Amino acid sequence: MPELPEVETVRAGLAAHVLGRTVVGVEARGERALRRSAGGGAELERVLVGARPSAAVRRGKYLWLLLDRGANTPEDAALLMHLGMSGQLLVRGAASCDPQHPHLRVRLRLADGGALDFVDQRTFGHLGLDRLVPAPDGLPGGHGAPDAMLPEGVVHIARDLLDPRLDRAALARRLRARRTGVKRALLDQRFVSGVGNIYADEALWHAGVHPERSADRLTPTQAEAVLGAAHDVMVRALAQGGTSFDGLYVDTTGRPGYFERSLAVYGREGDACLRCGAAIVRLPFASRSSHVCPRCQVAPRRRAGGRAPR
DNA sequence: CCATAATCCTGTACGC
DNA sequence: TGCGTACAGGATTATG
Repeated sequence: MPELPEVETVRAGLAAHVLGRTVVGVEARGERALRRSAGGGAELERVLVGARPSAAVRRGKYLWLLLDRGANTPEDAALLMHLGMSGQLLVRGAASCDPQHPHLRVRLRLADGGALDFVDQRTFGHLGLDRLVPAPDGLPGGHGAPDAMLPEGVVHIARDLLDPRLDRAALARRLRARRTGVKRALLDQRFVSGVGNIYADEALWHAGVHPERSADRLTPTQAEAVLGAAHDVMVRALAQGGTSFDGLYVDTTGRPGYFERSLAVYGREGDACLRCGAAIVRLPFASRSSHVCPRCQVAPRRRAGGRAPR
């Protein structure tokens, strides 16, 4: 499942292979992948044909292409993309443009006969035109951003842990002010973006913190350890091209990532903890799962007394 | 403010 | 072998 390291790998692939290449056609199979695209398929085609991507930008799990539409057309729109659970962006050469792929949703044909394909099995991903608006904090919007503009659909997404403009110490203080479980906070893209179920579980194991621990009961050291561990594990995953846990994630050339072999808890239910040898357990969490070492990550006792009376 | 559930999907894995 | 069911998950929305 694409989280920050996987999406960043894709962003780098787009930056390397798509920038400057003119779009000559848009082919959409159905409207579902375009459900968040302003104006639908017709408008997408109108704006994209003749345009050249000029930058590939990412914030959290969102990525977008800025569009160069010529000197007389302002850059007021971006092509915003989210991979969802199974989305892939594949750069095709002229010789490898297989139009029969069962999960091909959108193809952008490029001037030299190649294409950028959006392929998505489970259809939670989407792409489409989105208006660019000034970033509320006035700072460059994300990784690869040339200016302080953001797609409207990204304004509510927090900066991510690999963003040099993120103040991690301040974020740790805010984490300790939240009255929720620490894993819920990590997964809240309005609080910090880019972390999904895999890296949340990995980060909490590295930090030795149970996912249900109340964020406001973390010590300052623990709060910083959790965010530091999330940062570090995503950096290491990025160096391996990300995690291809279920085989659905590949980069723009179709290659999987190799971080799965470095996962400490995710998908390792029943296996020995790499630190203490105890069996990893899987716990229900928000209609999915958390993976923890029951010895390294001590479960919190239930908070006594409930909410304080007013 | 916070939590839960439902919603969108499809391939895979399982029990019977 | 086949058939039904559960599960995987991110973001959004509705509801409590």
